[in-house]
Amino acid sequence: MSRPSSDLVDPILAWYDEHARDLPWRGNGATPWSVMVSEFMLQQTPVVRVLPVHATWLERWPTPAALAAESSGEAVRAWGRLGYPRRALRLHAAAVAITEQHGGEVPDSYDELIALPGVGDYTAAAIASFAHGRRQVVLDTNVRRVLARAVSGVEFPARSVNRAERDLAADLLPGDAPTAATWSVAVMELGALVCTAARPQCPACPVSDQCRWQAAGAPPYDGPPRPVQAWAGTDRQCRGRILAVLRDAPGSVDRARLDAAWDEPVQRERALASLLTDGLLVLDDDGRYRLP
DNA sequence: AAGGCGTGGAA
DNA sequence: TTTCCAAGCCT
Repeated sequence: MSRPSSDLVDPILAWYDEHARDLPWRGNGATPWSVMVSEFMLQQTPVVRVLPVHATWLERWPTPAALAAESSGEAVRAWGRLGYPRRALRLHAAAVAITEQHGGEVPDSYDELIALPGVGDYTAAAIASFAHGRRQVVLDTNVRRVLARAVSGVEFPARSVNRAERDLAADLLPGDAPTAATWSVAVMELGALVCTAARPQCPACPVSDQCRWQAAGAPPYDGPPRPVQAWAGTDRQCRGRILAVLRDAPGSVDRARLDAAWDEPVQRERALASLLTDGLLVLDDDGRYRLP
């Protein structure tokens, strides 16, 4: 049985060997916890913005137990402006679970990892593979885009992973675990640096000569429209403003301080309620607001 | 399963 | 200026 796409593996491994970025969550010095923290921070957030926060985070909390010993509000505060602050809450909750249920060690199996808060299919596979060297199919947006172009001949993959896509990725995954882990990070790196969403650098691509999208003349995406998120005037922006007030305040703040963060009262009230529901905000008995 | 959830840099 | 995007998760 031939595997026509297997010719992708060796050139991409060779490319990665020469072009991999030297990131603190890669290589010998990286602990499983460091990898796990990076994976949480990198969910929908660029590497350059993660780097400084990741460094200060690990200096302050070098182990899951160290983070678990603090309040979740300190995690939210240290999260800074990375965005999607519920990730900070979930990372803290995951650290508590690891401390209480896994002896303080980041689990190495996919099933144990995906049971942790904030850990979905991608993050579980990434931690198992990159932190523990387990053989896992790692399917992130970069891998999906590279395979969509090189193998399927389309500019972008579908919104969600389908069976054929997972089968393809599984088929390409090298048989031995260490090589599989390197392959996964290599394809991700290629997608991040060369096979980018906008303006891919095809002349620099190690597999451009066998890319089906290139061979087809790089046809533009013609699938269903990809949803674009509005920002100005949304509840997300309002929540961000409110939470920024709390992050920058040493302790609790009164209601007037929060009201000053957003003019429209109905939306402000809705955002405040949702922040309380999410556990990103706490209302004390004295009527003041603080981080959890 | 489609939509909500932050932020800031690049073009 | 506006638009698009960056290693997803959860409901």
